[in-house]
Amino acid sequence: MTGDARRATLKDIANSLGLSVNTVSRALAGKDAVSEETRLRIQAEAERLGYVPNAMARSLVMGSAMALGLVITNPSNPFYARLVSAIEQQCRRHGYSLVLMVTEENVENEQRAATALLRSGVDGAIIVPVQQASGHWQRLKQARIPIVLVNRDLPDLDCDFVGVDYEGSVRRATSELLDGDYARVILMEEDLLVTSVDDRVRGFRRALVDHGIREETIIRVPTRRRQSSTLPWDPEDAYGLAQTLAPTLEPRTVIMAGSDYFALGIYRAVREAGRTIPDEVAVMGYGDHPFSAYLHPSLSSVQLPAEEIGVTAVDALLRRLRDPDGLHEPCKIHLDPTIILRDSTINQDAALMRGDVTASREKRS
Amino acid sequence: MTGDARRATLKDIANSLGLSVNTVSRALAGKDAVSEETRLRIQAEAERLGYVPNAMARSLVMGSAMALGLVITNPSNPFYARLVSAIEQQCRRHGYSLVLMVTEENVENEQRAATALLRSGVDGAIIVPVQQASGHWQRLKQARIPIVLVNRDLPDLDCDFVGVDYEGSVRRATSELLDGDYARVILMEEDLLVTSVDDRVRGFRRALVDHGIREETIIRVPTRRRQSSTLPWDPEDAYGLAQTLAPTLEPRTVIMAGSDYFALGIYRAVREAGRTIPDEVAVMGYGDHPFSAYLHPSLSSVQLPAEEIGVTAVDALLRRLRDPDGLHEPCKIHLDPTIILRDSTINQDAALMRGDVTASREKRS
DNA sequence: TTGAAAGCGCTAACAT
DNA sequence: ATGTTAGCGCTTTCAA
Repeated sequence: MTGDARRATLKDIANSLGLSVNTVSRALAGKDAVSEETRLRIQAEAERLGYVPNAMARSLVMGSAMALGLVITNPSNPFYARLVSAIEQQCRRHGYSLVLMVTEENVENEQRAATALLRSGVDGAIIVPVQQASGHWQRLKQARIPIVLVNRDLPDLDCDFVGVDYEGSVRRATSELLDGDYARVILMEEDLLVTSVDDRVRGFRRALVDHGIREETIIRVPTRRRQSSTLPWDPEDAYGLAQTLAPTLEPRTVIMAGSDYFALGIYRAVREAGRTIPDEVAVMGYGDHPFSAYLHPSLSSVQLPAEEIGVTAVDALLRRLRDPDGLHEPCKIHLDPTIILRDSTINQDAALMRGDVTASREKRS
Repeated sequence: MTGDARRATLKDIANSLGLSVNTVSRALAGKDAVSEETRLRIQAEAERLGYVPNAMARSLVMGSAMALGLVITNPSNPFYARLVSAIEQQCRRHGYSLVLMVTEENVENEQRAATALLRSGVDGAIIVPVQQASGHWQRLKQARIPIVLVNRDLPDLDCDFVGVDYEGSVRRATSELLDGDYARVILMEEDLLVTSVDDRVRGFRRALVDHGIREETIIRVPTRRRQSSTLPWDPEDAYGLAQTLAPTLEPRTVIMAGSDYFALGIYRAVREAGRTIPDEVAVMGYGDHPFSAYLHPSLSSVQLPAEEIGVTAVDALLRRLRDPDGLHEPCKIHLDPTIILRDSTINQDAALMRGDVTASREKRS
């Protein structure tokens, strides 16, 4: 209550009541072997002194910090932002606190994060890895700190993984684009060497094969590592690249974008090239960011279950913590994204000619 | 190196080398009073055993966890996402780790966060408070844990604050809208009881007074506390409210939006009402989200220096930690946002009539 | 230059 | 039902 300098400890309560530290500890921990009367006195005194247990001391003796680490490349990416939120929420539900580390797509930062994680004594870690290098993560494994990878897998490091079916989702999304009339097919993707991007590119190619198409155009958008991570997801680069496509943005072009942000840049370039979406150019996004439904025309996109991924990752980690010797194989979980069809992929003529609807279309209330 | 179960400790190194724990500790801490030869032997052995210091044990004795707490309402809000990123980065630069807590605009979560912060032993906290209630934060103050409030101030709790000049920025932004021709002026704002929103509303009103306008329309957009925090910033509610305005969305309406997301909803409603932006309805956003420059028409908005706010907040906190007895007044820092004028506020006729340009217009490269 | 001892705040055996 | 002792891993006096 009073503005004391030092925090009250068990010893303070014990001294003040003429009891032993041990009794106080057990009373406040809700264990039996404490008379009801004593417990009440202790609780009252704890209250009076504004006692708050010291988690560090507790962790030290218990061997568990009741904390998880989250290593993420960039919280400004809306998908990761939702992931962070979901993960924090699920940690909270289970009484764990969350230590956040941001790598900014930088391997050195990631190495430092691994060391920091090790020192900090977190019970486990959820990681969106930067790239294939996994040496630093091995150290965590050796220290028996369970890891769950999210969104990007590391084949070298064999541990649990939670993500979505990148390949399948892009394959299906591309197929939606190819369902109409088209003359030219383009994929615009990140230039990162990570499994999620690889899988998406593979899905795109499989869709082309499915449709008997031989020509592919794949444009790589450089991920902006140069800048602070606080602003890297910007449509600008995609816009620039889309502009260079202007001459080829002839009618009946379809573009599969690896991110809704890319689609944003594409929208502008298409508009400035005097083409219209979706009649002349059809566009499919990826990620279904909150703004996408409100663009004009509204953007079709692949909706990722960010919350479910986060919750699943935490649960997988907690399972490992409960059963550390479960020598099971690492489990790889691929959730299923939903393709949201909106106006950017409707090809009126084609739809009329086909006279059908191939997937559920978002309702407007 | 080997897949040992237990982590190596100072004692392990000491035993293995026939030295005392103390000597090992000092050697690795880089203190003098250790012969160069011993130090090298110790370092080699530490390396060999894969020794990593235990931060919890260290914190316990040092009385500092070298960790800061960040309590935020919702990381999915792009502004807060950038803030989180900037704060984590600045913590990292100074060797602090970051414990993240999400309150989802919920006071009970916030109270729990305060307790968790207290137990966790963080050295200080950066907080975006949910509402005026500040009792739980008082406990942190009493425990001598410095607090820096960000974006929303708590007048009751007097401690450092970092934010922007909400009132002035909206006043200026509204003035930009009123610089052209107009018949009706609308403000669409969050319905939260927080200082930042209050200040913005005040700024709006002052702009009206500046221009001799007596009628004001202020529409409150409910913040979606009902849902998970992972998806609350959604243009939907703003869209719904903007739709109800449709009959009054006559030409020469200007709308000041409290968020770019609101503007997104407004865009759609205006479009569906058959009006055009900016000629018939001018719109100004707030926050300058990454998508805003790419909307059609591009959205004028108030750009908030999220990175600078984050860095400033961490620095303010570290200053308090360095000088705990600096009994100075709490410092209130209000950074200056930049108003970015784009196409949603150009009133061609008015501009021609005035024949001038009132603020720097974004360049297109 | 090195070691022994004490203690940070807590929990867990093992007494009593 | 309560107290005593020991120890988590580390740093910091104080001796040697």
